[in-house]
Amino acid sequence: MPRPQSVPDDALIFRLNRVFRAVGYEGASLTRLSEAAGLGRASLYSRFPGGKQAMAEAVLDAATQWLEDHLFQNLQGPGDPAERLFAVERALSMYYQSGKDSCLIAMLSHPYSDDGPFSNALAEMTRRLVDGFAHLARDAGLDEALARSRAERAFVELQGSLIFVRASRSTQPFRDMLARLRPLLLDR
Amino acid sequence: MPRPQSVPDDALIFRLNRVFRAVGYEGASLTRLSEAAGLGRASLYSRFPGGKQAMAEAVLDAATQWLEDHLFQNLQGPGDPAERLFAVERALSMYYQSGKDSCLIAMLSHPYSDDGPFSNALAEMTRRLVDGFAHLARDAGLDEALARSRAERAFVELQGSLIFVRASRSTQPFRDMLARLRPLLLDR
DNA sequence: GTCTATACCTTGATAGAC
DNA sequence: GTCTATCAAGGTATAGAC
Repeated sequence: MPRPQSVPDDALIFRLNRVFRAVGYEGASLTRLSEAAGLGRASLYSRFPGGKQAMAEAVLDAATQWLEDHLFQNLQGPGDPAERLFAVERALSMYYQSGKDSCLIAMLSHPYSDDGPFSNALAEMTRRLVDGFAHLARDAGLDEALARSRAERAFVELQGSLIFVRASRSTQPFRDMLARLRPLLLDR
Repeated sequence: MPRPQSVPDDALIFRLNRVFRAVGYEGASLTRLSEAAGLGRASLYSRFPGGKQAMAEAVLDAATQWLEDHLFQNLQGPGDPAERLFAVERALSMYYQSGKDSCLIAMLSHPYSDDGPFSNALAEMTRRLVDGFAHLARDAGLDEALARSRAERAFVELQGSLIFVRASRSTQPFRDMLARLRPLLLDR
């Protein structure tokens, strides 16, 4: 019987996730990751032979799965769009801790026309998020073009409000953004 | 007669500015800064005895001054609000290189409730930007509360569109944002 | 699977020649 | 003012005991 993991995979990835979202890829030193994980640096390499990049990839995969389970489910229905949006608002509020936690997309993205190891995964996450918003807007009765435009604005407002929260050190902008989401995605 | 600077102060700060905006504070290694500056690492310390932090502060000061000269001038008038907004759009488009360049506020800001050496400067920059937008909106005839709300949305849209550009590797979101600025800040 | 210890490289920063 | 050379500290990553 092999020795059991002192920190289960999902808990481990969740703890690493917090570090990457807080300080980004370059700011996430192995020491920081190790301390947050409650594991020695070497133990992290045992769990992730691919090193720091593999940790970030695992975190990205888990985040994608989380979005799948908690967000896309509601964005894509079935059910009443207004009620689904309510669930979406709760999921966003939980995922971003009312705006206190940053977004992986923003923290791991690279400069324009200089793609890093996560560019594809981040572009894909972004696309799916926007598609999800558009799906909800269409279900609320908006035509294709308008739904798409509103969905992109929803994504922009989400990301922008998170920057605003960090810069102003108040979570009010995030709550304001949430309040704007409803008319944005449901009203014609 | 002392030896002249091989790179003038303003050119130097501009080159450092590009690095900080592209990769953030942690990503901006002395080697990268040195290469971008066209100066040896040691030479940078001769110009900035305070080291990397002093370089970032100088970059922030210069950016504040640039906003003062090119943006706030137009946001705060005098003149026709619609024409002033036109100049603002051009200034934003130039400063952010149509969205290809990131914002110092986003790249240097720290996690919520964890303030770094630039928190105050960034919060101040943010406040002035929002105040500037609000000033323009008021001049366009919006009442105080509405102007403030629209100004905050303008800031959010600006920041969010820059994230969207990075994540999607297209500058379209930035152009869309610029197009939305006019009704946002001028229309009742 | 986790740890201690360590190798090796890059980092930010300094000293001194020119 | 700029450079080469160098330093201590921190970075990522690995080896090997338990």
